[in-house]
Amino acid sequence: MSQTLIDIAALQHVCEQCGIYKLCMPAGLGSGDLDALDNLIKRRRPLERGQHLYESGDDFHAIFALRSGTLKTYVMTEDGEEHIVGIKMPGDLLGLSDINSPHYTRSAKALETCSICEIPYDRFAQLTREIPDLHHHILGMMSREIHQEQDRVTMCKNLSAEARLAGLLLLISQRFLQRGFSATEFNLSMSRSDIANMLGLAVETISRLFTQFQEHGLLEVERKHVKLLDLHGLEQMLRKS
Amino acid sequence: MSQTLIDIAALQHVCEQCGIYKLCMPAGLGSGDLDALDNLIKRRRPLERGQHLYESGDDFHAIFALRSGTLKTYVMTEDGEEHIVGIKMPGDLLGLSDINSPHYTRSAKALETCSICEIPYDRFAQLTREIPDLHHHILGMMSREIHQEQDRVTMCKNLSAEARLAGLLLLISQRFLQRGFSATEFNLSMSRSDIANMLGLAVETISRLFTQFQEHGLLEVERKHVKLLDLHGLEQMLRKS
DNA sequence: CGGTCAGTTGATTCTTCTCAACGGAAGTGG
DNA sequence: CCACTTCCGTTGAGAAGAATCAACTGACCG
Repeated sequence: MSQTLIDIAALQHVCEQCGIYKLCMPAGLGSGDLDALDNLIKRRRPLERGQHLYESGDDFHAIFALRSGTLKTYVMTEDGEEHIVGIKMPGDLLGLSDINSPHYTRSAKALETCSICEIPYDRFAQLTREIPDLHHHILGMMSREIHQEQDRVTMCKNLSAEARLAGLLLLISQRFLQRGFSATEFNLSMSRSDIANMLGLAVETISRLFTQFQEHGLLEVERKHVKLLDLHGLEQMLRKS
Repeated sequence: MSQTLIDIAALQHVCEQCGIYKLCMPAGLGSGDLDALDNLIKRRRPLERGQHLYESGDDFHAIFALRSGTLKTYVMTEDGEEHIVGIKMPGDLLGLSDINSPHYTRSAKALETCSICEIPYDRFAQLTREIPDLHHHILGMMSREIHQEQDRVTMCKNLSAEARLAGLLLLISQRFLQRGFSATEFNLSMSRSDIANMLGLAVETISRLFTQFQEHGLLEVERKHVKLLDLHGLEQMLRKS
C-alpha cells in the first residue's frame, strides 16, 4: 500500500519531464484519479542495451512512454539491411504510428538501459474517449511526429553531408535541452554506423566529418562523448547546400 | 432542395473512392444522418491550377478532402526555396498534420483544377468525440501519414537516383490503381522540377533518367504523359543501391 | 512574332562512396 | 590476468554518381 503511494509520487516526478505528462495528467484529473492512472500505466522492468521493447510483427497491444535511456526504432529491408526510423529519448512515445495496425511495424531496440511505461492500448483508447482534451493531445503528438518525419525528409533530400550531421547534432542538442540536460555536452547513445544510417551517409563520411568539425573548432569529440563549442557555426553549416 | 438531394447522391458516389469515406460515413450512420453530414461538409468552388487552398501561416480552421485533381503541399526555406512535402491525390486528406497548430504549417497549391470538400475542424472534432469509430479511423489516417513520410525518408536516404524515380513512378501508379484509374498510363500533374524537388535530385538528372528508362523499354514518356511498359523492371530498379 | 519557360543533352566538376588498411577498445575464454 | 577475437572508429586513395554550367529546342502566351 505504501509501496503504491511511493510509486505515484515517483510517477509524478518523472512525468514532469515526460512527453506523456499532459496525456497522463490532463488539467481536470483529480488526485483521486491518480490511483486509476497508476493502475493504467504499467512500469516495466528496465530494458538492457541491445534488448528489444518490441519487434516488427509483434501484436500491437500498447503504447510506450520512455522514461529514461534511448531506443532506436528501425525496419529491416528485404535484403536484411537495417533502416533506422528514429531515435527515441526520454518523454517520447513509442508505438503511435502503429495504432491502425494489428502488428508493430517497426522494431524498437534499447541503445542503453531504458526504463519504460507501458500503456495498454484498449484502456488507453477508452480513456481517450472519456477525456476530450486527451483526444486532442494525442492528435497533437501524432501530428508532431508527422512534422518530424517531414523535416527528416527535407534534411536527407537537399542537404550536404556536413549540413546533415550538423543538423542531427543540433537536433539532439535541442532535445537534450528540452529535457533539462546540457545542450552542449552529451553522450551520443548511437554508434557512428547508426548515425550514418540515419543520415543516409557512409560511416567513413561521418568519421571524417567529426574530425573536420573538430579541426574547425565547432566541437570536441571523444568516442561517444560530444561537446559542442560553436552552436552558431553549426547552424551556419546547416544552411549549406 | 432537389439540389441538396443531388449533392448527397453525388457525395455518396464520390466518397466511395475517397479516403474520407469511412470517416464521413461510418457503418452506424443512418440515412437520416446524411443530411447532417451534408451540412457539415462544405463543397468549395473548384480550385484552379496555381491557386492555393491554404498557405503556410493561415489560421488553421478546417481539414480538407480532395475529390478530384492534385495538389502539392510545400514549405518555403529561409532562402526562398520551395520544399515539396507531398503530392495529394483524390481521396487524400489535407491539414491533418496541422491539427495541433494554430496555423497551417504548409502551403497547398493546385497542380490542376481541383474539387475539394472542406470539413470545419471544430465540428469535425465534435463529431469525432461522438463517434468512437471515427476517432479510431482518424488515428489510422494519421498513422498512415507517418508511415508514408517514413517511407519517403528511406527512399531519399539510401536509394540511387534511378531507384528513386522508379519508386516514385510505382507509387503514383499504385495510387492511381487504388483510385480506379489505370496503373500503367497516366498524366503526371507535376513538372520535372517538382519531381526533382521531391526526390532531392537535379532537374537534369530527372530528364536523363526518363530518356534512359525509355531507352531500356521500361516506359514511354511524352512530356507529362507517362506509359509504364515494364512494372517488373521498374521494381527491380527500385531495389538498386 | 518575340519572349519566356520547361525540358533535353553534353562536358566538366565535385561530393561522397567504396575498397583497403590499421589502431584501439571491449569482450571472451583459457 | 593475459592472449585472442571481434567490433568500432579512423584515415587514405581511387571510383562512381550526381550536380553544375552551358547551350539548345520546342511549347505556350500575350
